[in-house]
Amino acid sequence: MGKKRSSGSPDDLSTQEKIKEAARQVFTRKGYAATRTRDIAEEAGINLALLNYYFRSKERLFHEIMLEKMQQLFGHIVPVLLTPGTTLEHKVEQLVALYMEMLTANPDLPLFVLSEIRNHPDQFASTFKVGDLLRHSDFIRQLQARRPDIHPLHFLMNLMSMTLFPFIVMPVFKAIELVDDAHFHAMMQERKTLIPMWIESMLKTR
Amino acid sequence: MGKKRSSGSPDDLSTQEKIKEAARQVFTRKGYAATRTRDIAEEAGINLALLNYYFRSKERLFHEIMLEKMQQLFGHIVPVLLTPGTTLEHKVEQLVALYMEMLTANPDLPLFVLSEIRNHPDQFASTFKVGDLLRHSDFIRQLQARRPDIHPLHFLMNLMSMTLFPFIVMPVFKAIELVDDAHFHAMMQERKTLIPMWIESMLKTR
DNA sequence: GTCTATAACCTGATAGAC
DNA sequence: GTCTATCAGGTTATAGAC
Repeated sequence: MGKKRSSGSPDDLSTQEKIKEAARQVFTRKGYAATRTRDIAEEAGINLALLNYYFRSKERLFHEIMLEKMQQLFGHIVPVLLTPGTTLEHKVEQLVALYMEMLTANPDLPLFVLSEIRNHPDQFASTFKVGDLLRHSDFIRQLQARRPDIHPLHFLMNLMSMTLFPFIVMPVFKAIELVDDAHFHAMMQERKTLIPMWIESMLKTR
Repeated sequence: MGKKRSSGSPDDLSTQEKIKEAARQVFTRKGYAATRTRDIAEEAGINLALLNYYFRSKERLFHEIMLEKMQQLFGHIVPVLLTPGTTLEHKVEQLVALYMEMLTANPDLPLFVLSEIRNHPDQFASTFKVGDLLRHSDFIRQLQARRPDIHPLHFLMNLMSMTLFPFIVMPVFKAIELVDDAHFHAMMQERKTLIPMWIESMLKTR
């Protein structure tokens, strides 16, 4: 029985996993360019050289984390949109609830992923070629059936906007003292039921 | 008559202004941390030393650009929200039209400003303390009159979300080949009239 | 596997000639 | 004002001892 892989206890992770966890935190907090490998090593409680021993370079480590985070932010959306046999309303409710829960636990995930995708344009371009998959999804079909007069992407955009954007703009709202943390979380809880209601009302408006 | 300040002709800007313009482009495209002063100098067609001659450091130059960009992104919103004597609908239409026009010309403005505010938390925190100003604005009062049961910030959040977020997520949508440039611009044009309609329908939904 | 020490490189900023 | 050359400091990555 080696000293690694005792996957339950709090501080007893393998060194590799300690580094990854530190990288997750530092990268998402400061972004790739502003992160120094020393920060990650310090946060992980290990030496700098170990980082290069396990992962060959800063960029490779970042790449691993980035794929994880993209999966975390976008991975859950596709299965829901593709699921046949559920109503449009149900899909919307499920997506909003899913995102609100995940974003409350990871508030800076969207800003991190979206800005890093912009900063490394082609590096992550073809990672998920889900364009066609989405275009022929059950969700899009249902939207088109309800509103043939409006491009279905508008509604998907609205759903994502109203759900994700608050977490992106939150730093500003807090900076100008428009909300505090408690206030913000309360609002996000309210939005879990409000957003599906609003989407529904948009679909009805003629 | 010195050789500077002939403010009309295309390439005849003062050196200082050439550097600022280059900084605007490079900073907004790559962010503060990923930008090298050499990039800016090259983009401006001047020498690196000149950058430090006119602006004392990378950080000071960035600070100037950042204030400009924050003003550009948020400065227009407050006057509209405060204006008395116009209907709620009119304010919404005006805001959406204003943003759509400005963002079409500067698509990467929102992602830049929002991520840099996060990266420099306190540096730009107290720059615009418009929290109180907003809370007592005509706009908020009108929202409260229409829907005393829902916090007015929800509607402001929705307005900003549906307007700004598409420009933030656009790089992703293009990467997964869900839209191309032409398609995206067409959608944004449609949203100029759709968003006010949707906001109106949200206000009516009970 | 983990550490210390250091190499190799890059970046912001300045000195000094013109 | 503008340039070339260079410094000082910091950063990634590796060599080599344990």
